Amino acid sequence: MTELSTMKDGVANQAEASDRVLQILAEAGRLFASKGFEGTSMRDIALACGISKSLLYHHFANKDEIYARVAVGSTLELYLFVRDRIPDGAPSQKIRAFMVATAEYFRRYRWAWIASTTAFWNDPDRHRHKERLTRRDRFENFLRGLIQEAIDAGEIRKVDVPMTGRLILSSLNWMHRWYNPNKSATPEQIAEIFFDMIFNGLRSGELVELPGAVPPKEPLKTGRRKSR
Amino acid sequence: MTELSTMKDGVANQAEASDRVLQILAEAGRLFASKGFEGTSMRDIALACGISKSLLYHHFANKDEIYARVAVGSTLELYLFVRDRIPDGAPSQKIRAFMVATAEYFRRYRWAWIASTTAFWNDPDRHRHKERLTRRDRFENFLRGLIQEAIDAGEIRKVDVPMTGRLILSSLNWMHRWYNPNKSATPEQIAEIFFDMIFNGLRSGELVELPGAVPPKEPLKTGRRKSR
DNA sequence: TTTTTCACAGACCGATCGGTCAAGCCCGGC
DNA sequence: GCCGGGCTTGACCGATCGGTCTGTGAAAAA
Repeated sequence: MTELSTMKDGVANQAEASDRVLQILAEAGRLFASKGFEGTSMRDIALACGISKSLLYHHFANKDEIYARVAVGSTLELYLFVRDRIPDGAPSQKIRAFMVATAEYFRRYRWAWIASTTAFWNDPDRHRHKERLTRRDRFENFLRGLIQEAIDAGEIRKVDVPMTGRLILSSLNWMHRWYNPNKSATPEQIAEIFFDMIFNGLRSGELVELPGAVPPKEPLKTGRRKSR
Repeated sequence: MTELSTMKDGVANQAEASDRVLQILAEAGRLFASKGFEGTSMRDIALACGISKSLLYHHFANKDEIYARVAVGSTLELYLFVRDRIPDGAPSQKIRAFMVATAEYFRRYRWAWIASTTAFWNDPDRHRHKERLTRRDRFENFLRGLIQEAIDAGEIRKVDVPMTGRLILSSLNWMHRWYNPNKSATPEQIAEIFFDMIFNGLRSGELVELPGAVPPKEPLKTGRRKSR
């Protein structure tokens, strides 16, 4: 069984985590995502769980620890989740798989995702959450490795690797600001559209077919018009 | 004189705004950007300004109004700021100018930018800030118009316009999460790199030169390697 | 000179914050 | 029976929150 098999509700995966702890983490993640860290009180979390506030302190030392479990746990899983979904094959297709997998994670564990990408970034005391940051680094370095691989294979031009990674991650990280689950397109489909744009570029002209390049399937319609 | 000439510290521009009001807006914007809305208290703002807390309530009705002035003011200015910097010429070059101008705004009025793109997006009561949202819509619709123009001119392929706008704005909106003013590249240079990537795409192959397309200047170095 | 205006300060308010504590409840082992 | 320990509670704490109230001093208006 993988590290993911014990995952529950997209939040925690520690083997010893009880149902109550998982419930608290799930509700807290949802609240942090919708109201922010400072905007979510311990009373809010307790009310959402239908338990007393004191019980939160029985399971967690303080508010920071709840947030850390939501954010660190989710970021660790993000790396493993994505890594396990990268197929063998053409490097550019691995980048595409990376984007689709990240989008899938976003769709499935949306609250934990938003909580981990929203809060604390501007907190001057953010080094409390060092572990989460290094895990996020691992995730980003993994993408950079894929980009370098695609360059070495000659599938993409010799672009700046860190900047390319930032462009790709920006398109995914910003999605929670505008994504509407009620609309037709899934996050995975959106990720494929972004990959197509970033990989092929916007400018008109002949598209050069590469070994494992351009997604051959017709992407989908999200708005009024779509083509290639 | 333009609407921008009365702008001060990237925040407010009302003609009747006193120095003290501008000072409060500037300090509040900085604090909202660094600690978030909920994380910033009225006492914090007063302390940063070196005034009493009561004085804040002499100039503003409440905390929401201070935030609204920071965010709405800055978002209005963003649209005007960018619009005035779009040159006549090839549509794709207008998109490039749009990105560079947005990046310049980000560099110059960073606190107001972060405050306006950070807080309140997840607030269920966000409709308090309706005015800001419609102004942000105007800004985004402006970009979509430029994209449609480039499609009609045949400079870019028939991509999905809203999705293309989201990709472009994602790359710029996410910048405040990783941008380091101490590093060499300016936001404007970063915007040019992103435009180059998005416009030309990553994949290798011959680049087709268009009337006013690819920025001919060598972009710059931000990391270890860079080429095209 | 008297009056009005207004930027400003300090004391204060009820509400809520994160966090503590002592005590119950419940259930399996003796 | 009863005993021990983990799950759970409500009362309570000091601190801080957003916001109000009363006054003050100095400049402008009369």
